[in-house]
Amino acid sequence: MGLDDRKLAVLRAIVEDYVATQEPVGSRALVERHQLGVSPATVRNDMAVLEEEGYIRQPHTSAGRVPTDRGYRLFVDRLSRVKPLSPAERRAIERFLLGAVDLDDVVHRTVRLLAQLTRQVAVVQYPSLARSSVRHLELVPISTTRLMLVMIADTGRVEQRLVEMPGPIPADDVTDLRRLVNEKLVDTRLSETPPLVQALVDEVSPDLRPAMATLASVLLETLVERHEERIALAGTANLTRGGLLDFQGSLRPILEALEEEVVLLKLIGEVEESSMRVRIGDENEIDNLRAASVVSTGYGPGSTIVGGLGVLGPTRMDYPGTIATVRAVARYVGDLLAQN
Amino acid sequence: MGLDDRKLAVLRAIVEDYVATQEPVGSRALVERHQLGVSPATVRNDMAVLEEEGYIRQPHTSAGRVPTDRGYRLFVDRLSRVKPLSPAERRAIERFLLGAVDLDDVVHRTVRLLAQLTRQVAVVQYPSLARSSVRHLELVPISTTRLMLVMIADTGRVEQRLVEMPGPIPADDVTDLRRLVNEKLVDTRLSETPPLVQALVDEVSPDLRPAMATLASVLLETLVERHEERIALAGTANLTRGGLLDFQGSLRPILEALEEEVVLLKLIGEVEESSMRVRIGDENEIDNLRAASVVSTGYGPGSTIVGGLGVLGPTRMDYPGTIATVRAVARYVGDLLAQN
DNA sequence: GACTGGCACTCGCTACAGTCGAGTGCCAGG
DNA sequence: CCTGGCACTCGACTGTAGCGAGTGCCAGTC
Repeated sequence: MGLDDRKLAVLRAIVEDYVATQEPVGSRALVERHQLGVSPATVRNDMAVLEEEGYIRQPHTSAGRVPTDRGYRLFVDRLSRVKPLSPAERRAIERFLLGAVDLDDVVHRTVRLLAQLTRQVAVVQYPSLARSSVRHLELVPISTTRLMLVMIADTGRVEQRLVEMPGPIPADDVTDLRRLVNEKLVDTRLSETPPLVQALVDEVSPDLRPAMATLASVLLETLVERHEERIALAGTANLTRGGLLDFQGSLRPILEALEEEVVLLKLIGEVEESSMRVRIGDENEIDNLRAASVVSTGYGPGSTIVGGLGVLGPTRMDYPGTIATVRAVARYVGDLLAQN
Repeated sequence: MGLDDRKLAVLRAIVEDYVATQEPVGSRALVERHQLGVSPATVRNDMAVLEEEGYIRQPHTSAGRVPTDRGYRLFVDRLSRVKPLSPAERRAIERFLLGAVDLDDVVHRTVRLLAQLTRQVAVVQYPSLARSSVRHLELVPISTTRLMLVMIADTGRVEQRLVEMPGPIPADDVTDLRRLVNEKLVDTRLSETPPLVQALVDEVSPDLRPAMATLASVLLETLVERHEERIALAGTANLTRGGLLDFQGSLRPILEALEEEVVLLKLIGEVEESSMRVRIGDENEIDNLRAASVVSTGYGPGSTIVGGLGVLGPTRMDYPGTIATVRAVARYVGDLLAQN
């Protein structure tokens, strides 16, 4: 059964009103507040059809209608009009990100900015190591048998790991090791690194081999296998807006989900292209988030993607506005990274 | 007016029962569940006195009694009996912290452990830079005019900052700079550093001076002035336990406070000695946390303190248990740090 | 055939009255 | 000084009634 234009207009009106008022919307209110050009009775008929098709539902028999997840989906896909950012918002973004001095700083500012602009929970993934190349590897002797391995990536990320060496290691060896790993690994993507690292161990002179082997295993283990991803989070207090009506009364599952890095990564980390991703309520794979929607996208310098960012909020959210903001912020951050 | 022993026993019983059941406790229930050796009527008289003195209060005229902040304070100071940790808990702590490989890892594990054991919100401050000494400073050329400054502290903390140099800087100069800063600064506490850093700039040969000056300003600015403190947080989902009865119905202010690093630092960062600190409800300086209690202490290798940790929960919390857990975890973490 | 006005119906919300019971304060007596 | 008894308070719960927003359906109109 096709939905004619008016039925779609009705759905759009319902979504917009419900998002604005947070109250089930009835047929009379609808015709009053939108120029639909028909009477409430007609709208009621349309509503009946929309309900039959699963786009809206009635909380109680004698209440107004509320969009379903499916309704929001249709709205996002076909009905929402792009909402350009206000100049004030653009300025806010620029001002906020301008002073950043550091990758850490950029990520922190970004996540707070996103939370503030969307008034929702914001999540920003640090540039993924797998998508970064090595810019430099530094080895710093900490004690006779311990080295600190510091990796600096082209995205500005810096990771360090303590390496427990198999035996005492002279300063000259450290210099050699440093030179070797840098020669071979600088400018390679970490995702392509494993064979190179392996090769390093094989090629190295026999007396350095044990040292290089431990170094290699640490490199592989922390930076590649258990690919060390980082996440920043802000705006959890925004979950409490809208009383407890959103999230069907309990923040518990949401807060629990937000504590799991794995979950957050799944939410915003699985971006391949720079396209926008909107997951509405039930569409979320994570059970705890069935009452929430997630808007996310990738970001990175130019057209490459190095990480994801996004926001999480109630299914009853201002999708056009949120999408516009997330997109704009991602673009600004990308530009910022490109400048380095 | 002095409170005789029985009145104190009554107060203790009220606190314990209320913490356990979360319901106002009446005189009958009290004599039934504790061996007070007197009748409900007598207890009622005692309660009347306790109420007059401000240690307990009645939510409604015909309800049982509930401890006030002042009542909890008296309980904590004079009435609570030490609650030794169960062997299971001790084992949990050990197992949890044993596998830590890294300072980051230690802090992360600690904060999760604390949240899990106390079932409250846990906060752990990274070892404060001001209380750390410099173990090594590394300079890594990123481009002709940019250096990455990496500082490794004796506590295991690693901080990095991008330094924009006034002009191109040859490799030899980098080596010189690195040698100089390490010679002068290694093994000094960062809180005592400023004059040394200043001296460095003055002593250095004229051609290196501009470079050293920028380096020095970055060092001072980021590591000392705006003393770069870090905080880890876990267990926010625990705020939702106990329905919404705790925190007088709104998590909002709590969540907001927890988002501010400054606030968290104030909560757990102001430790001088290793003594336990308990702030109950109103005693908190931060308005948003007037409905919460904070139990915190310092930690560090041996008897020195390098940072703070603690938990935040409802005023209606199990103080003896929480205090015991926080103390035990702080001790374990201190031992762990001492091993490095 | 599509739209509209009218009408009966549903049902959540609020107000109100009545009952129950936990808990208290007070008092007289041991 | 403690205790049993008693009158009292007041929140929690229950049931009833009225209100009103909103619906579905139907007959009538363009």
